[in-house]
Amino acid sequence: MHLAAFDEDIDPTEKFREFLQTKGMRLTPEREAVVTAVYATHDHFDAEQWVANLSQRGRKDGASRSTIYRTLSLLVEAGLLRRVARANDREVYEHDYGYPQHDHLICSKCGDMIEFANDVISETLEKVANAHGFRMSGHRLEVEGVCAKCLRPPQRSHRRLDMI
Amino acid sequence: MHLAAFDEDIDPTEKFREFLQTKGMRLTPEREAVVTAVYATHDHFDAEQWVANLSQRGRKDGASRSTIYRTLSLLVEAGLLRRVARANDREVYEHDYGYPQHDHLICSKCGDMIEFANDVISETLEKVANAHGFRMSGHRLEVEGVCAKCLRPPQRSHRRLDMI
DNA sequence: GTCCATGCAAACTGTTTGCATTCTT
DNA sequence: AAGAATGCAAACAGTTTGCATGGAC
Repeated sequence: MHLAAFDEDIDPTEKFREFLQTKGMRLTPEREAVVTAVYATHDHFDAEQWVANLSQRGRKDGASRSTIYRTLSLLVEAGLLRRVARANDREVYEHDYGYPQHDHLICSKCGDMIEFANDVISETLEKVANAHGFRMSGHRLEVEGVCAKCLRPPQRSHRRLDMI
Repeated sequence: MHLAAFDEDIDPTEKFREFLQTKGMRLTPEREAVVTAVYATHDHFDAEQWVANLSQRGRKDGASRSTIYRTLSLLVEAGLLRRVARANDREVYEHDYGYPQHDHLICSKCGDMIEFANDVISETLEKVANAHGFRMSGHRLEVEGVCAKCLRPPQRSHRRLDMI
């Protein structure tokens, strides 16, 4: 258990390096730029957001569009990121390392994503999966509706749909 | 309550016609071809499936790609169809009229979608939404994993990923 | 020298849209 | 004649890929 606990504590970049090693790949400066950027804040994001940001930084500090996409997929494989939902036709990512499993209420007005964790749901899913002889590896639950902020109508909402 | 009960019983085409009327639109032969095709069996499907099928039928019996896409969106608006998931980058639809709310186990090997209904989940979601002052209008729950059939390995699976 | 990784531009895919034409009323 | 609907082809957006170049060991 000590090892497991420790394993949970090493930082994402290190975890990524380990993952890459097992596949005979290297943690290049570009890849590192992506992990660092993405893990700088615990926010939902999509690929293009980081393309806009990272692709104009100088070399060794940023990465090109293709590298970003390729790296995000690797990070998902590595268990560091999770594809949670889709907003505006874009895949939305979030941290999947050191954070408890949770789902999202997605406001169809402002696009805000509200996280919530609920054990009943995961337990129920386990049961349902078992009952069907299905080996569950994960799930994606998007609850659509309108958030509290947007329900108070007069004041216009400050967030726009395309801001995720 | 009588009206409601009756309303549940009229056939999808009629329901669609009513919906269109409220928007000043007509139930054209093309639109009818789409509803009929789509409601012929209670199966999951994607747009391209029907494009392949309907776009080569003679006029008045089929419809073009654009009309199909446009009609599917109308059917969703009308509450006749639901976008349930995404498989192979395609939006997957299913009937949303006369069928109880349910969710899906999606096999990542063969692509099979197993429906299941579970009250606990919907009740829990209600509670969670309320707790956040969120007005829920629906949800999308995709459970990923491997189905029972694909877990028995030796016999190769008969369904392919790209068959939905 | 070999293998991995990058960036660019082109390709791909599902879906949407502009537009000229046709149908309905 | 006005409005709505169609089909075609082009546009679109996000993502993926082929390929020539560059870097690490």
